Amino acid sequence: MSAALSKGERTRADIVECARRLFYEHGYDGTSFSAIVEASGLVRGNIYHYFKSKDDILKAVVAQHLDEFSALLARWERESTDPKQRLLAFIDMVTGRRNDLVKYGCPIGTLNSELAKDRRDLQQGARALFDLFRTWLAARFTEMGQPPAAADALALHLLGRAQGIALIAHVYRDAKLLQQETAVLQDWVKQL
Amino acid sequence: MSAALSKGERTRADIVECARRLFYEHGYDGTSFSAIVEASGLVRGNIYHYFKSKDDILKAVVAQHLDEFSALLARWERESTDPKQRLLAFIDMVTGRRNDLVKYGCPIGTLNSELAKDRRDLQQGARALFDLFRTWLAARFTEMGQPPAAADALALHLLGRAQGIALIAHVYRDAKLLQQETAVLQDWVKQL
DNA sequence: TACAAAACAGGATGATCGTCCTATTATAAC
DNA sequence: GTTATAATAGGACGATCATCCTGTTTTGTA
Repeated sequence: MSAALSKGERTRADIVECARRLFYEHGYDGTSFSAIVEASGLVRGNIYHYFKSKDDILKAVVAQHLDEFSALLARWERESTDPKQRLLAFIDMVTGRRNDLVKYGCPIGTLNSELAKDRRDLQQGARALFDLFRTWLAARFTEMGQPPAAADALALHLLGRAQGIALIAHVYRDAKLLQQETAVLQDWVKQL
Repeated sequence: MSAALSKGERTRADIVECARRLFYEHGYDGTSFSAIVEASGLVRGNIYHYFKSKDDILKAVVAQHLDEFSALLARWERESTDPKQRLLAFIDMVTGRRNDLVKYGCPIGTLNSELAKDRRDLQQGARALFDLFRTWLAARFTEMGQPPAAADALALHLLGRAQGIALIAHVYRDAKLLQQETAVLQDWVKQL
């Protein structure tokens, strides 16, 4: 087991977790610093002891997302050696998270979409979340015998399909639509 | 020719056009009332003479979008009677607007995505833009002999694919990716 | 030319934003 | 127990936000 967290480290993690949830549910701009203060139960000064700005909190949130999704990808690689099964595990994540996806959209897609308009500095960091999946998916297509360029194209295709599904389901707040479209995507993977 | 606009009607249209551009480029929340004031060259009081709130301006912007896209759909119906050709006209719109799509994302998708998180009241109105395309696309699939439910599913599928492509291209700011993926989508339509 | 309505003008207002500041208290090493 | 550092505390600050308010000017019509 890894070393226990000190009190400060725990507080820091609490702040990041609160912010992660708020940013996801209300967006980055839609979450005020005061909202983080209230949700965390801490006081303004204390939060600024751990982070020098709200932007800085977002960077920590993105880093946490990267950690968690990396762990997820590693798990999918452990659970199966068949590239197709691994791709299906990716789609299973979408269906498994359907309730949150319908309510708040894709955490990666909506974050990048928001930041891409006016916060390109922050979006550059958030794009790493896309790159993580893009690279991993491409590796699966490579396992299936695709040359590098085609593997990357297929990875982006699958990523785009998933994003489109999440967006439509979010806009219409409809889990049935999400199920319906992920089924189509599963068929696409199976017949590759 | 339609009746000329009165001075007031022209001013009102100017405000809507300024706001439309700003909302698209910077998002709704990212556009301050002051920004609309400066871009339009008018003064605060005058804008409030035409619209009772910023939300009200957005509603007018959505209405203008509805008008323009309706006209576009009508044009595609005039330009071809073949349902496949009409669907391809839809995809051609995506490639034709690639520069703006890469810079600012899809005007319909990014607007709905932003509003869906915390402004569901406004998003309900903006969703009409999705419905417009959804209905029109479904009518094309109906023309191709699909029963109503399947036609609607195919329409949403195509809409979702287009949204996914726009999102990926926007996040990566890459027009090449957009071209590459629209080509795949064109092939899908052609082999229907 | 008189007059009512529309259009234009721009400062005032209170709320909220992210950030900063100086204290006070808790912790840990010596 | 002394001391330095980390953690907690919370009000102050200036900027910006959307909206409101009371005027003045222009326009259209009789």
